[in-house]
Amino acid sequence: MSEDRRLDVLRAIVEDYVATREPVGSRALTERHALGVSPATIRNDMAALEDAGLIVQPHTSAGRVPTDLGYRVFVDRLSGVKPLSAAEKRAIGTLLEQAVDLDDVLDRAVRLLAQLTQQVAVVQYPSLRRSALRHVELVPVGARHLLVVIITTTGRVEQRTLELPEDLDEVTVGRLRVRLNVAAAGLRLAELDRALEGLAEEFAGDGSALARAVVAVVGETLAQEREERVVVAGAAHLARSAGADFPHTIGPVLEALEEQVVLLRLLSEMAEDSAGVAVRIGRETQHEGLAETSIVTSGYGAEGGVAVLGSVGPLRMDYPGTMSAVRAVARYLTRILAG
Amino acid sequence: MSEDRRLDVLRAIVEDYVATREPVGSRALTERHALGVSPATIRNDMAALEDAGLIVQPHTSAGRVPTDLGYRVFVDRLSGVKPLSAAEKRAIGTLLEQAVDLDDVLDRAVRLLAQLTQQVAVVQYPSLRRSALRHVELVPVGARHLLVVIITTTGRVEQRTLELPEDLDEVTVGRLRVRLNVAAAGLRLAELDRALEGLAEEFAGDGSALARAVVAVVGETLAQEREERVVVAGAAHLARSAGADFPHTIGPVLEALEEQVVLLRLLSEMAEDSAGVAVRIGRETQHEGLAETSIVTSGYGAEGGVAVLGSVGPLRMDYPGTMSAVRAVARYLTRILAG
DNA sequence: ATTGGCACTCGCTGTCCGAGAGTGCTACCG
DNA sequence: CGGTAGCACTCTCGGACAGCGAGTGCCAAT
Repeated sequence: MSEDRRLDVLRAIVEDYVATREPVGSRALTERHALGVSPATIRNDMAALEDAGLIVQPHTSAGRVPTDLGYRVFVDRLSGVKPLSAAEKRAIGTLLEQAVDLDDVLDRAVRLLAQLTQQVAVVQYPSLRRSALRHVELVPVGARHLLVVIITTTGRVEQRTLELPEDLDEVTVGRLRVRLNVAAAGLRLAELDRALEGLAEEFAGDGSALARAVVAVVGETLAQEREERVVVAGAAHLARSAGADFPHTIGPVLEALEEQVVLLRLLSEMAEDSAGVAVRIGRETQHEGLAETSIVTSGYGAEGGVAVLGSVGPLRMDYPGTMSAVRAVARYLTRILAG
Repeated sequence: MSEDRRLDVLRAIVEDYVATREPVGSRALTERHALGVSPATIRNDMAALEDAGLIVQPHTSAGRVPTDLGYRVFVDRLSGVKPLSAAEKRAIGTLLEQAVDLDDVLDRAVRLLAQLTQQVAVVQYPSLRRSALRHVELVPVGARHLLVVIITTTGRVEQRTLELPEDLDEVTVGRLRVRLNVAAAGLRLAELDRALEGLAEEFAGDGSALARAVVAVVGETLAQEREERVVVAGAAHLARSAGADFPHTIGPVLEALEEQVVLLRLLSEMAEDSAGVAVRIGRETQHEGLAETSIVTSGYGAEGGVAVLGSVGPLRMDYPGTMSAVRAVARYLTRILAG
């Protein structure tokens, strides 16, 4: 029994099932794919594939359906890449270039990806941890409030309001602003802590308290996990495949997508899986609500890995198409952010 | 035939239908509500209500179900207010007070409202148009880029990057910063255009071009409709009532909720409907995708109307409960933002 | 190793029927 | 004249049942 043909059969099953959404039988396979053998032979191969845990029958005497493992093998060994058309590529480029700021770029990117894949798209904000500091601005607001604005090289702007015990001294604020920027400009946030360590001591009296407070708030900001936000688009696409692809309801899926913590964990795990495009299939997501979905991600951003973006869809998704769309959007996004 | 009792019957029908999700018949009504008359009498009243277009039967010989109009009458004339418990109120207050900045407040508020109503919550960002300017900060970034940060009294921070034809002159930037803030601080954005009109002429040569560019970018920023963002939470709650409350799929609803433009139009229309809590029922939303939903909104923010927040749910929703939750969150949010 | 044949399993669809809920109508009562 | 009781009628829903068709596994033959 030819090992090669058996994999061909698996590929054919996955492709047909993705296309038709119906369990595929031996006869249908021989008709739609030029395998050069009879249905009976296919049946033997199918039995072997089933023993290997790559396909199952939903019930006796129905066709076969790929298992999570089946999709895994398909993705790892069988799927080619489906290149985007030149027109699509051009559309991606021009759409993203029109963005006016970081929020806008990511918003456009996530909608675009949702549109391309006809699935739910997610885009993580470039991580504070890995990006470098460009500028810290201190803006007095009233006598006792200081707005701290932190600007990163990725164009991200974070803000925190400080409430102070004493009235502000404009001169000290000015000195602190200069001093901070000299000490910290261009540093990645991980290196920042050390650079700012002794800074507070340079200021006398009132200034010292102020400096300490500001340094603390910068530190807190970069330490806060919640700042790693994710934007989501295309949830409506889930509804289309609701009855068919999701046994019960899409509720758990929507819940998981709204729970930033879950998404962030998953995305950062996947960032480590692979340098290029990573795929998690079904239970590989390690999350109950996403057990019936697959997710395709890619890192993007300067120096190849500042953040992650991806597309979430049913187990039965067009993997090659999704993978190429994700990769394309990630590349364009990287280019835009670098420019 | 007593008009009063007829309305009592309508109220009973709405309440039972909301509770049970099943068409309600004359017998069930007499059993669950002390109406003091027999089922036969109820039937006569029901016939009258049906003639008036307030209720319908899904099919001959099923119970009655309220129409959009029926809900409308219920909301306008029959529903009391269901006050929140003291514990709930306290929870709202403390949750919102822990927020660190505007984004965080709104994020917490929208999740909270979704939680309280078990529906989809939407919160509009305070509108730039109606809020006042607190500060404009100019931050040179490299030799030819200027980051313009616009801070409003609502705590919102907008950013724009300007690309300049010539190298920056630090001194001019400093003067412009001071001049801008003197001219514009405390003004609502609508009044801003006039105040900044002649400002560019005060600067000579290079400075004039720079000033013009900055003024232009401030103007553009406030003119851009897209800045009126909406955050949404609780989409998963839709899935729960999917099969039951929405005839086909929840797809169109999700689409409408993702389409900022649609939501914004609706929210701003509703802001004008009423000073307090406004309700749109079914087709009153004037949007096909939301034809099977109702939305309850309230304005919030300083000076009673800076922005709008609300809750979207099935036609068959708990109107009194939703209305009080929306009102409560709006009030607390107003208080937090003022402080 | 492959194939054709064959008996078998099982889900799906359509039909039929009885039960139950609810109505509208009409005649009757205070 | 409003309220009530009784009654015949309608229509949905659920279960039972049968026939169909797709698909399988196995076996003997090539």
